[in-house]
Amino acid sequence: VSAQNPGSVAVAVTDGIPILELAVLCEVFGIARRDLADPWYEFRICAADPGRTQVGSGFIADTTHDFGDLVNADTVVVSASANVLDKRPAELIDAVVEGHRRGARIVSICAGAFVLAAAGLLDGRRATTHWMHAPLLARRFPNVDVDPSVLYIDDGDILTGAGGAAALDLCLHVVRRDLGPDVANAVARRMVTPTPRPGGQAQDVQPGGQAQGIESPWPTDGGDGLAPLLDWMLGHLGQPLTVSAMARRAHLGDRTLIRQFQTVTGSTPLRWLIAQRVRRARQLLESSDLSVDRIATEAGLGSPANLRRHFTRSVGLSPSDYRRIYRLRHSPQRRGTDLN
DNA sequence: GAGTAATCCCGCCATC
DNA sequence: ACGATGGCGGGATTAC
Repeated sequence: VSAQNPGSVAVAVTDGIPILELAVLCEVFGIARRDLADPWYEFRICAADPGRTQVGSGFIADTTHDFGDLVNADTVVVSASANVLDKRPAELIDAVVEGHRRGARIVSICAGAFVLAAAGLLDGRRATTHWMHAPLLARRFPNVDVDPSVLYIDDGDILTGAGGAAALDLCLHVVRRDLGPDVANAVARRMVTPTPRPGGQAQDVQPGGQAQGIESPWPTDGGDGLAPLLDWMLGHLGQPLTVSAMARRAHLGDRTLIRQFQTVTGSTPLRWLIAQRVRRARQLLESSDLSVDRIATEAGLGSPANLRRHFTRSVGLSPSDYRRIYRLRHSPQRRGTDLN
């Protein structure tokens, strides 16, 4: 049980705020999981006018907290609202500015980035939003370095996330930062979601696969000179790969490769590599009968002990447990059985 | 789980 | 002046 105090998280509710992102916030921060970390977050939902606020999908939020409680928080979260693209509540912008001035960490989800941008907090920074809104954000706020190709961006005191399910990845990232990976993974497991995805993962790309989104608003041709290297790495996970070897293959210096990795994947070479190796190991555990020992070699993790270390840290289960549970769940006789 | 050697990777900075 | 590059130092992380 972690003893670090994660402080308070305040969410601004506005007319028409989408309930998925709101629900994710409530689930991750609003449920006091004191068996995992004590104290847990102090969570509050804040409205410009306390009382009833019409949120999305016909639901109504009823809260006693106003924006005064918002600016006092350690972490301030802003999501989308009904017409945030066109008109953004001035009092919300003011509250965000004030919160940031007081040292709060500011988090935006989906079109909430428009509020942060309007508050001037994103000037000169890298930020992301839902890919559908990214071109508009970039056009309206030219000083913001909009990157629509990632799930979220952690810029220290300001974090921006894409919409939808990526909100979960962002929230779990925040938990990881505040309370450590073990707590974040435990929360993910309780929510029965797969391992949290790193922020650098593309909004419309499966690692190792092809881009699927034909509606993707950003050019797939431009810029990403690292793609061939990443593909090659995915094809050679089993062999030892050092940063220098990768850099040579990409005709770059070590330092430059690390920087490129940062901008393209949001991760670093080794972290990305380990994540892919664990992914590969998981596939092999699911689809083959290879021994754990063999899978460790095959996935490039070397020794079984090393596989276990990385696998447990990112998946939350040991490799053998993972295989056992996966098999139970997918065995024909027991289809549909719940194994929580 | 601790101890080690190796490697990573990020700030700093001269250079292109 | 400006942005990208990449060598260096060394605390952080990884491998065994």
